[in-house]
Amino acid sequence: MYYTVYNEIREALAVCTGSEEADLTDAGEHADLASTVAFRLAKVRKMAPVRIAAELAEELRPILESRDVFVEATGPYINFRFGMSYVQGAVRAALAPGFGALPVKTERVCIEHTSANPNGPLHVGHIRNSIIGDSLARAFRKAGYPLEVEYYINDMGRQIAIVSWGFSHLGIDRRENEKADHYVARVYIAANRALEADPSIKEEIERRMALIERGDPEMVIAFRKVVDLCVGGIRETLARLNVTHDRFVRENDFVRNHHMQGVIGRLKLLPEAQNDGTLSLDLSAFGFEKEYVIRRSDGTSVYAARDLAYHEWKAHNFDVVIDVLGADHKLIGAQLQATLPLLGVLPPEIVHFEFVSLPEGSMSTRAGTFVSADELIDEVTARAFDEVTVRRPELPEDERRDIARSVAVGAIRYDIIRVSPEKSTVFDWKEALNFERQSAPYIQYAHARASSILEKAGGYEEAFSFATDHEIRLAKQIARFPRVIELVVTERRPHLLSIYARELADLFNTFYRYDPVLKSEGETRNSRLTLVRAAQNTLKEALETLGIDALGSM
RNA sequence: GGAUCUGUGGCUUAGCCAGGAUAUAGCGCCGGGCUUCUAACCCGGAUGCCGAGGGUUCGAAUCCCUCCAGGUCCGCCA
Repeated sequence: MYYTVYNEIREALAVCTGSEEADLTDAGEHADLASTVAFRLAKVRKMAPVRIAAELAEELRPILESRDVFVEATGPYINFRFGMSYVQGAVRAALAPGFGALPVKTERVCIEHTSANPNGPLHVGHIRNSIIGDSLARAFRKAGYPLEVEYYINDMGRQIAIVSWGFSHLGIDRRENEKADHYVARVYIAANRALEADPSIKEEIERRMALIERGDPEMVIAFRKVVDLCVGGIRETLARLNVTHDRFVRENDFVRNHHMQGVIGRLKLLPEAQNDGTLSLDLSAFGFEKEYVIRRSDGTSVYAARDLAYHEWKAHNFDVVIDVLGADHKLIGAQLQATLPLLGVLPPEIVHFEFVSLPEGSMSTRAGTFVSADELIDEVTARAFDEVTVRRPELPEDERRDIARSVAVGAIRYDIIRVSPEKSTVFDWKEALNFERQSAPYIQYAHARASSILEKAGGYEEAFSFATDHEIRLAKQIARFPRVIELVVTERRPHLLSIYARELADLFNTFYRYDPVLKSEGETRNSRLTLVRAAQNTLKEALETLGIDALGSM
């Protein structure tokens, strides 16, 4: 809908100016679209922009009015306002189930996200990764791409050697009702303290790393036990957040099936290779000061080697490979992107996000200084339950619990996704527990209001007579939804969708306040109900693409 | 020291990559609105040298340069 009109205007401008540059821009309050082409033509035509705009508007008017687009020059700007057929078409399209879905694509896409080390529970920093990744994945699915979402389990690194050592030497028992990943973190923290107190343990850790790399059966079982325990807990947390993965890939597999050894063999042959005890790559030609280490002098591989193998495998299976990574991985990510093409392999695109810290400093699993995702979900859910109980005391407890759960997960996801990924943030309990405007509950509430109206309305006939400003502005915002999905996917910026959904809720709430639906009559009532249905459906689709439940009542 | 991201009213934040019309919204503050479709709501008001300085341009929050402040990274960890 939007594109059809956009292209009609672009073509009309091209005809009138003789240039493909339409200089189309958002017009804000002035109109639906504007062109600043008069500024550019001022030089060529040696005329004042205001006069050029006026003349062009005259030329464009007859062409575009037949397409139901109104043209007006305001100073040097040429403004375009979309007519009623656009508004009606938008509402009609938005009634369809799955509104916003784009045509099916054939490019296979792989998104890797979260991939936190299995040495403890997810904390509020990790879930920024999960929520950006999961929202992006949902948008890709909606945009019609065949997609696989992967979690890469670092199951053979030093930190796993440390935890597994802790499990076999420290005799720490699991507490009653202790979640597996929290138990693993407790052992990991204790093992690190032991390691600090007695540096001789370091040799034992290194022995374990050598053994796991050789595939020593006992060590494989020991590592696997710890990793599976922890990943089980992490998966529970992800499920609570509506985050899903299609596949969990184990780093160790690339060693055991010799894929990594093959990659190392080819890396050695590169002119960038430096094989002097350690195997590393000199990437100075690409602007990297530090060498990229692949294999230690004791012959064991470092993370980079396994990661290269994993990415070669992904490039083999997918056309587009996207990794969601924290800012701390910027350097290693850039080295990976520089190295893969040397092997003739498609490098991944990396979506980076900046750090989440606590007011008292950065989070560390090893130091035990973190707010776990589980703790956050529990607190926010408890707070949401209190809120629902105050607002809806008549509802049975089960129902209030369900609503609280959806509100809490929505609030957490929205609070994280609404901030641009390139901004570092400081976790704030007060903000996390706020359910007012610019929050998921605000958007969920708009959806619940729409649902409530439709439930009370009974039968009605679809109608498309819109007259008030509030109706038209709401319909025009609805019309933008498919375009927003496309922007999210092409720019890999899911936070654009969070802004869109909030603005949609704003416009619905204003419409709700000024234009009575159930109390209106005849054609107006039918049209408003149709608009409410379109808004409800669009809110639902937008919320679900953000991984937030669209509640019928709250 | 080098690399990189960020700096927008008291606080949080959109816009920046693809430069244009009075810079977006929320929290907080001041004032108003529930006998009316769910007030997790709506309406109005005050609050901005868009970090500083230069440059490019008819036009800069947006592009370029310098500087200042903060985050992150610079390991034979992951």
